[in-house]
Amino acid sequence: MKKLANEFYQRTNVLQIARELLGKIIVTKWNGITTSGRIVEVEAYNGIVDKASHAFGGRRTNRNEMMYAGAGVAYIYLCYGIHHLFNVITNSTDIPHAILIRAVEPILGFEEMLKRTGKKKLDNTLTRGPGNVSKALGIHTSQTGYSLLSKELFIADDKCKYKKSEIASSPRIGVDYAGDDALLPYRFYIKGNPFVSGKPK
DNA sequence: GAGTAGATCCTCT
DNA sequence: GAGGATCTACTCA
Repeated sequence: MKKLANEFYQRTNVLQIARELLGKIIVTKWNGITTSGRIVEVEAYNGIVDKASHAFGGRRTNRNEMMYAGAGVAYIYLCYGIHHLFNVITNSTDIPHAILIRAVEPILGFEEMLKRTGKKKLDNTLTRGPGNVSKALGIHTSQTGYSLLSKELFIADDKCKYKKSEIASSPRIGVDYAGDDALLPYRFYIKGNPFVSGKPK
């Protein structure tokens, strides 16, 4: 298993990076406790021209400052006052491309994830949906700006590759306010995977 | 099984 | 002061 290098994140095509993140493994090691999961669903946010992005029109605030920090950084943000959403920043400094991790398939640390989410048994709701992913992996807004090349938080490649025919795309979820951009097929997921949010098909 | 409303709090205007 | 890159539970059929 190999940690993804910064070159992976520095590329300019956020859609391609988003597709390639499918099947990769996200790992956290807080306080020596390891939890990890395979990424099965992502959404791309295409910088300042994307109405659904926090950085639309070049908006820059304290909250989204990390989106401009450059490739290979985590942007974590609180939504609806409850849910922590985990994003990967790509491209380069001052270009706020982001990829939202919407769902992972648990690999390591089931017990810890159950404890964090307050669930009693392992089922496919554990890491389904961005809010649950962050909860299960112990991701918190205080970790925004964290480097994805660090020891505690990184994304790894175990050579597992999904075939093109196993990857599907669709419009993004929960961005109806974004007008025409809400219809862009920037969401990518593994067909038939039980951890993918939305209706199974 | 499907559809709907409520939770809940930080951030920007 | 309003609204948001969501989830869950509860209703009704």
